[in-house]
Parts: sequence; structure tokens; C-alpha cells
Amino acid sequence: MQDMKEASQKSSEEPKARVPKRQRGHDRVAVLLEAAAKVFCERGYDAATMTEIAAEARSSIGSLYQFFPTKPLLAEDLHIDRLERLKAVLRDIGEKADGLSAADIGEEIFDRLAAFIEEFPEFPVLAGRRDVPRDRKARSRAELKEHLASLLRRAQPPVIDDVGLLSAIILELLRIAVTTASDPDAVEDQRLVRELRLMLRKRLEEASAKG
Amino acid sequence: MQDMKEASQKSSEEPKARVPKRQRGHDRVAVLLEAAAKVFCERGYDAATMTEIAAEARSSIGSLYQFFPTKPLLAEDLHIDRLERLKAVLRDIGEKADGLSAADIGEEIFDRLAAFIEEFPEFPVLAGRRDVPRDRKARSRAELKEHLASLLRRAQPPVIDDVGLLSAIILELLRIAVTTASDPDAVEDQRLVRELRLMLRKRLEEASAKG
Amino acid sequence: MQDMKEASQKSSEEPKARVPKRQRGHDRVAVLLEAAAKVFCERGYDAATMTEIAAEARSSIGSLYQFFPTKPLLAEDLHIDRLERLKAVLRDIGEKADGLSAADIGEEIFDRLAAFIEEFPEFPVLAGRRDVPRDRKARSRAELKEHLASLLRRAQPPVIDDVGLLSAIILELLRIAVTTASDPDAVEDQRLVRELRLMLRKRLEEASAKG
Amino acid sequence: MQDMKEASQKSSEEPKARVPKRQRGHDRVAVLLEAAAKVFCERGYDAATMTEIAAEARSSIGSLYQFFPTKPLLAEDLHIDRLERLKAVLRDIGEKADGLSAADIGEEIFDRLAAFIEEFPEFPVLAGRRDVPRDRKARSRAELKEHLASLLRRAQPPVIDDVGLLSAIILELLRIAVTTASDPDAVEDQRLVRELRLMLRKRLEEASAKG
DNA sequence: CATGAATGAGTATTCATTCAT
DNA sequence: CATGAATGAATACTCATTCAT
Repeated sequence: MQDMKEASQKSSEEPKARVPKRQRGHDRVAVLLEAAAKVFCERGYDAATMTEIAAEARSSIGSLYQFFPTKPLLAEDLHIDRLERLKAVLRDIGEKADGLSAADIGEEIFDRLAAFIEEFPEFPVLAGRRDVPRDRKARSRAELKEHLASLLRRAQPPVIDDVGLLSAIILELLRIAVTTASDPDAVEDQRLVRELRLMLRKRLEEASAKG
Repeated sequence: MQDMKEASQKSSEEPKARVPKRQRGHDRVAVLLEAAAKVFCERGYDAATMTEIAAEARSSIGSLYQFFPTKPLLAEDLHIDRLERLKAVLRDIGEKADGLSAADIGEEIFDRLAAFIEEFPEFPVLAGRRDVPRDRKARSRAELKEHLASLLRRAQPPVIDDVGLLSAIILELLRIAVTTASDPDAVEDQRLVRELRLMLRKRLEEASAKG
Repeated sequence: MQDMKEASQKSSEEPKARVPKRQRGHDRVAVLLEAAAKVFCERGYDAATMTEIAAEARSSIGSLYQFFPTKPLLAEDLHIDRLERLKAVLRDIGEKADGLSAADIGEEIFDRLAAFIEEFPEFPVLAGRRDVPRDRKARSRAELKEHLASLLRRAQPPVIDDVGLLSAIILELLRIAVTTASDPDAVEDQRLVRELRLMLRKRLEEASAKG
Repeated sequence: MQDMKEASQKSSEEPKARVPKRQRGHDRVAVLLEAAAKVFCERGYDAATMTEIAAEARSSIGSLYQFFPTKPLLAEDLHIDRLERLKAVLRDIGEKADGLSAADIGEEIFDRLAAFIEEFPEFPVLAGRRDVPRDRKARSRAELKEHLASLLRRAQPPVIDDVGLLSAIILELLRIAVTTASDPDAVEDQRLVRELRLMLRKRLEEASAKG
């Protein structure tokens, strides 16, 4: 039966994504995630349907649910995947950050994140989902900000301003770049993004100790 | 949307049956309830489908859900309706109970309740639903038992035994009658029911003060 | 089970190596059946899922289907297993029935069957399954009744009443005991069951030839 | 989703929101629009339901449809209403823009638009609706940008940079302010917004001819 | 016009069963 | 045989929209 809501005695309340144990399963999960990414990106979270995602993955609806037992969990898993990749990018930036000026670091971040979002345009959709608990959203954002802050702290000459605030600025300017990137106003937008980058550079230069 | 589970900000958590405000609605509700009664009875609660109920009522699935927003609530509303009718039967018995012997009262109860369940064979299905919280089931049963007890208390000569226990016995013997009634073992069963009635009578005679 | 067939094999050519295999299959079947028993009992037949049963048996869904090709057949096989055990109980009663009074036999039956159902609480679930053909249910019940009847026939002094009817009474009173036993209304219920036992005893005494 | 109609290119017969002729109708329309604003804002466009909007307006679903024949049209009408108000704000700014520096005009715009969106928080929801044809969105945005540009053109000393680009910058910085305003990260956010304002001021000062 | 009932296509999700490895 | 992935029909429920009163 399908309605065990009232007085359900089921012990495990929330189903968790079944972990694939075979190669076949792993592959399928990967394909499903990419299909989800595409559909979420094209339609938005609400309008995306599990059926379309399954179809996009050339899979059956049953297979989709085998690994992702609810739509929110699918989105969540995809989001987590993207966050992992994002962290990898930041780690990568970190490896060459030492000795760079804050402005250079900032620009590097800006560019890499912009590229990241161009590669994974579903990211903002996932991050902006309305049915994600506020606190989780905030936590995720705070983590990212702290990541950026730790990068800025390694600038030479050192940043004397509040790196937290600066990180927030980076993030927000980036958000613009992201949003505009999705519009096809090509020429205008590119100029706009360049402007924002420049504003960021100036701000970071101001924030650095005079060499 | 259809999946507002996670972090739903909806203020009213559980939807309540919309109360019909037009004659048309009232009629529809009545038809839907009878259809539900029929399908629940035929298939059992779990196997009954909302679609079949709607079809049985020559209604659309949407109409069904307009008035009964979930399957459990539909069953619940139907159950409540039947309980009302049952109480009416008991009230009716109460009106002629005074001065009767416990045994006569008991038999009257037995017969009337048997007739009730023959008229509303879905009653046991509704009462036995597995997804009803234990306590609600218990409460409902306790209420009914108290009703019976109050009837027995009015017997003349008075009952000197525990009327609560006796009421429980009536109820249980009745449950047998009910269950067997649904089997088509006609002849055998009728004798069985008659036997049970007789056993009940004897027990009640023993429980009464000697005249 | 189907592996009863394979029991008849050419004893000489079959190496012992296959025995443990068969033994393993046997164990697996037993574990699966017990898992099914547990899940059917907890959730009811409809709400029980093959997947949960397999999980409960720490087996895979594929394995489950290897031995029980459909859910109804699984239930059926389990039911048959329980019926075998029930018959064993009745045989056991039969061994000491001679010379006892009908009332004593009846009480013994009552107590032993009650114990049986306490041990195998899934029994009523299996017996009550809605998708079992009426006639098979009836046949099963008739068989059980005949078993009881044959026990009663051996009472001393002899029963002069219709033993079929009396068996039906025992069965029904028992059904009550069973049902109530599953409710946690402890005290009340125990008194109720004791009462039913007593009523049964009286009825059986009446049914016996005066000694 | 259930309302992806608008995107389809029905060329000839687009239903238009009925123009109410009586005062009562006018009031009703206003109430409905405000209800829609509230619900769209709380739930987002997709998750908002026509039923809830009607309920919020203490009206009936039929009434709602009398004035707004589809959900997209309702959103559209509301959006148009908000755009009117926004234009009024810009006109108002225009009345005292003469003689002000670009930086002062920019800040005025920034502050007034921020206040506007605080007053009408549904605005971003309406503007961001995914089922609005790209071109219409772009047009709307271009119009707004041109409005801002015309304001900047009246700055004294004159702006020597590309006012279109500057307007875009204002708009984007504003978008940040808006988005962050809806988060409850109070302190951090206020500092962030102040920073953005400052960055805007500096950029506009640079863009102005030296006095 | 106002009201609320009627409609049904669409959506998420489940689960018995089959199949490839 | 064991395993777990694949499948898709079935099911509860939603909601934009239409219609009768």
C-alpha cells in the first residue's frame, strides 16, 4: 500500500539514498545525477519532474528512485556533489595563492568560480531551492565564505581589512556574474562582468597593507 | 507543487475535509461515503483505491479529494458516520430498556448490533484499520462498552456482576457473530450465532440478582 | 516446498557435497519464512513488502524470489507451515485426551491454541488474508473444526451434543482470546479471557452425558 | 507543473485580464492582487496556488478567475502593477535629480530602489519567473536600465562614462542588496550593503567629469 | 458577478517482479 | 544460486481551470 502516513510504525523515518554496490549502479547514479543537473537547470527545481529526469538519463522512473528516494534528496545529493567539486577548485586555488596580492587572489577566485558556474549552471538553482531549511543554506554559505577568507588571509602584503566582509563581497559580485551569464545579452554582460571584476580589484587593493 | 515535505512553511499542517456548502456538495458527500463503504468492505482498507471509490460514486477523483483530502481521513469520516448511527441504535435500545431483565437487554443489544453490522458490513473493516492509533481505537471501544454498561445498569432485577466485564463479553460474542456472518456457511453459522446468544443469556441471568 | 521432490534421488551417485548445499537452502528457507512471519505480523499482509522481508532475513530480494516466486505464495507457504505446527499441537492433545471430560478437553484445546497463537501471532494474519479463495479458507477451517470434533468425540463421558457445533464454539471463543490478546488492555482482557473459558467449560459440561 | 501554457505561442486569442467596471470590482481586483503578492512572495511563483491566493483575499476561486483568467496572467498583471509603482519612484527621483552629482543620484537610486523592494518583496519573484519569455524579461530590464541612464545623464558634473553600463552596475549591486536583505544575517548583511553602496559611489565619482 | 463544486491531466512515489552479472 | 539493479504499472494526491447555480 502507498499510504502509511497515519500511525506508521516504520522504524526508519526518512529513506536514504541506496548506495550502489555494483559498477552498474555507480554508472547509473552518475548518469542520473547529470540528467538531474540538466533538467533542474533547464526548468528550475519546482518545475523539474522526476519523470523527465529519468527519461533524460534514459532510465526508468523506478531506477531513479532506487538511488534517490525523493526529489529533495536527489537535489541534495547533486548539490553535495557540486559542493565537493567547488571545494576542489578552492583547494586548487589555495595551492598557488601564497605570495600573491589580495587583488590577484580575488581575481583568481572570481574567475575560477565564474568558470565553475559556467560548467555547472545548475549550481545556483540547487543553492537557491526554496525548500531547503534556512540554517542549512546559511551554513553552506558561511563555509564557503570562510574558505575564501582563509585564501585572502594568505595574501602578501597582508589584508588589513575584514576578510569576512571581503569574502562576502567576492561572493556577491560573483553572484551577479553568474546571473548575468545566464542571460544572452552577451556583449553588454561581458562588459558588466569586467567592470565588477575591476571594482573588486580596487576594493581589494584598498584593503591591503601598503607594500 | 506536490512535494512540500522538507521545510514546508505551510501553516495548516493537516488538511481537513472541506465542508460542503451547497446542496450539491452534500449530496455528493453522501454518495462518496456510500461508495467508500462499499469498496472498503469489498476490498479491505489497504487494497481499496481512491480511484475505485471515485468511480463507484460516478465521480471524479478530484471531487473525491475535494471533500476527503486523504484516504485515512475518508475512512475516518466514514467511521464517524457509522459510529453516529451505532449510537442512535443504542439510544433507541435505551428507550425501552427500563424494567427489562439483563438477559433481555443483552439479547436486544446482541440482535440490534448484529443487524447493524449486517446493514453496515464495512464497520469492522473501519474499526480494524491497522493505521489507526492504538489509543483512538481503545477509546472508541471503551466508549461503546460504557454505553452498553449503562444499558445493563438499568436492568431489573439489577445486575450484581461487573457490568463492564459483561459488556466486554457482549461485544466479543458479537464480534464472532459479525465475522461469521460474512462467511457464507449459512446453516452452520446461524446455529453458531444462536448458541452464542444463548450462552450470553445464561451468563446474564447468572449475573442478575435473584428475583 | 518443491525440494521434497529432490529427496528422492539416486543415493549412490550423488556425492555428499550436495547435502550441505541443500542444507543451506533449507536454512535459508527457514530464515525467510520467519522473516516473513515477523513482517506480516507487524505490518499486515498488504502493507508487508517483499523487500522488507528479504531485509529482515538479511537476504536479498533475488534470493527471496528464488524460493517463493510470488508474495501470495510466500504467505501461503508460511500458512501451510503454521498449519502443520497447529496439527502437531492437536495431535499432541489427542495423545492425552482419552478418558478426559469434554470440558477438560475443551479447556486444554483452548489453552494450547491460545499458546500457539501467542507463539505464532502471524497466524490470524495469514488465515485472514483477503486474497485467499473463499473455499480454501472454508476448507482449512472445516479441517481444523473436524480435528477438534474428533478430539471431543473421545471425551468420557461422551458428548451427546453436536460436536461440530461445539468445535465451532471453541474456535470462535478462541478467536476472541486471540484478538484481545494482541491488545494491551492487560487486566481487563485477562478477566475477559477467563470468563470465556468458563463459559466454554459450562457449555461443554451441559453437552456431556450425565455421569 | 500544470501551467506551462503561456510559453506556448498561442498567437490569436490571448485572454486578457478583464477590466472591472465598477468600484466594487476595482476593490476586489486590488485585494486579489495584494493577496497574490503575499502568496507569491511567501511560496514562490511555482508553489503558489490559485486557491490559496483566493483564500488569502477572502474571495472565491471563481472570483479570482473572473478577473485573472490564468495564473501567469495574474502574475503578469501584478508585475505590471509593481513596474508602474517602480516607474513612479524613478519619476520622483527624477524631480530632484537636476544638479546632483552622479554619485548622489546613484545613491539615491540605490536607496529608493532598496526601499521599494523592501515594500514589495514579491517583485524579484515576479521578475524572475521562469516561464516569462526571455525577450519580455530583457525588454523590461532594458526599459528600467534606460530609465536609470536618463537619470544619470542629468548629473552635474556630467557623466563621461557609458551611462548604460553604469546603470547596469547600479541594478546589479541592487540585486545583491535585495537578495541579502531577505536573509536574516542582519549585521553582516548591513555592512555588506553599505560596502556595495560605497563601491557604487566611488565608481560613479570616477565616471564623472572632474568638477 | 459571486460562489463553490467538478474535472482530469499531471506528479511523486511504491513495490512486486524480472534479469543480468 | 546469490545479488542487487531495472522495470513500469499502480496509487495517492494536487491544482489550474471550467461550469452550474
